[in-house]
Amino acid sequence: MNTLAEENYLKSIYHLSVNDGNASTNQIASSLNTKASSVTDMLKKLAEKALINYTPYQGVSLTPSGEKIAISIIRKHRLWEYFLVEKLNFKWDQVHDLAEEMEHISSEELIDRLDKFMGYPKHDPHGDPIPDCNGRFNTHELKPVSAVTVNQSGIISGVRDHSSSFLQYLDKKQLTIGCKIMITDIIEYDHSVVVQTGNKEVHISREVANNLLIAL
Amino acid sequence: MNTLAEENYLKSIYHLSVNDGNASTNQIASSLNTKASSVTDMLKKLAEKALINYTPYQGVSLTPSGEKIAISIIRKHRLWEYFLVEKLNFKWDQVHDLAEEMEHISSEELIDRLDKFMGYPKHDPHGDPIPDCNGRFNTHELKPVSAVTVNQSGIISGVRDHSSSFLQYLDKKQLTIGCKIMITDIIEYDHSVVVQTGNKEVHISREVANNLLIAL
DNA sequence: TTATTTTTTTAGATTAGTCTAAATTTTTTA
DNA sequence: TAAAAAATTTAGACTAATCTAAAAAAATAA
Repeated sequence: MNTLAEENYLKSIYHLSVNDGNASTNQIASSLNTKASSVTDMLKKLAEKALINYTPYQGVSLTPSGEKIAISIIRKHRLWEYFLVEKLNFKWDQVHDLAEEMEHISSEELIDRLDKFMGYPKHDPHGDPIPDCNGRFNTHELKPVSAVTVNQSGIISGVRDHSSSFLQYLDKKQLTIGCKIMITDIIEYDHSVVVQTGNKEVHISREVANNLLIAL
Repeated sequence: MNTLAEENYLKSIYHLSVNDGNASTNQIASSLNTKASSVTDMLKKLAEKALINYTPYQGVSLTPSGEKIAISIIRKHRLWEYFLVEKLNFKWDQVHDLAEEMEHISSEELIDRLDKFMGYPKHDPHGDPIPDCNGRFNTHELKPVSAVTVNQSGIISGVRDHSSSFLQYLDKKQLTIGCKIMITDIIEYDHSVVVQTGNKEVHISREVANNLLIAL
């Protein structure tokens, strides 16, 4: 199997290349809190193992086998997060770091049984889709609140920022996964957004609107 | 915190010194499948951190802080074993290696919540006592079947050998934790033992009798 | 109680992953 | 398109954990 460091690199490359299909050395370094030179060393090693496509100076992408490993780690991460929240009553802002550790427990049988035990959940506590045991995602089209027009409504279904402080802020404003909201106004001056949730109106900044995802 | 290797050494030293209060370099090496020279290196490091008492050539014992760490790892190991058997329906002979990995998940809060989730179990699937969150064991007096006299009866409550092959053998003979048994005969020639379990008589070797523990 | 065997430690090397500093390549900008 | 800036790689070093082989200490046996 792969080392912990290798798994973290693969996961980071996966997340970074979801958008443009490619991750740069510096992006990886900053996402893993390490130095570019360390990244270069590891990229050579992963390329050697045929887990990434690497041409010096050109950034990297995952090969099918690299992607398979990355997705399996993401599956573990999200299932453990679900477990921690649903079974052990952690709050959604407390589980990320714990799951970072738990995602490296290697057994696939364990994770498949955990999946079954919890009734095959489709989304983790932050709304991120949980891939099934074949690595397939149930992708739903989500939009940031900042990209929605006035008078549209939808269900809060995900976040882009997973930091505790953001999640705690959402808790305080009662903007949590599953809430139905309606965009009632967009302030042109600073792109902040006014949303209706239940009986209240909440005013959120552009940044928050950008990191809050809804299903229309 | 401590590295994975350090934790494994502390756990090994704990188990080895339960009997004679002391563990030798070679004992540790063989229990961790490593070489004596590697052990010496690590012992110096652990002594440096004041987790063990180490005098060259004289073997080692845990300091109170070393013991605290060892017990916390054992607590995690046994609680995860319980989880795997009771919640994920693994068999008792399948969980040891998985728990070896899971015992290194660092969060104490996680393990305390897991403990609560499962209703504070007192024994793991092999009958070993689970220390509470303060590191206290519920020690029960157990005897190997080989040390019991004819006509005595008791409840199977533990095993000394945790190997899959031994546990599978016990399953086949229906000699599992919680079974009431009675020793009906001891064969002088080879010290094998005949036990009554339910409606059946089972004949077990001296070695099996040695590794099977009962509460009288 | 000396010689032999066993156990343990030391010395020196290796691997994985990381680092800093310097060199190189690519990108940007003027 | 040449110079400057940014990104990336290389070179060389470090740490943790391990190894083999040799040396030293302790235990055992003659």
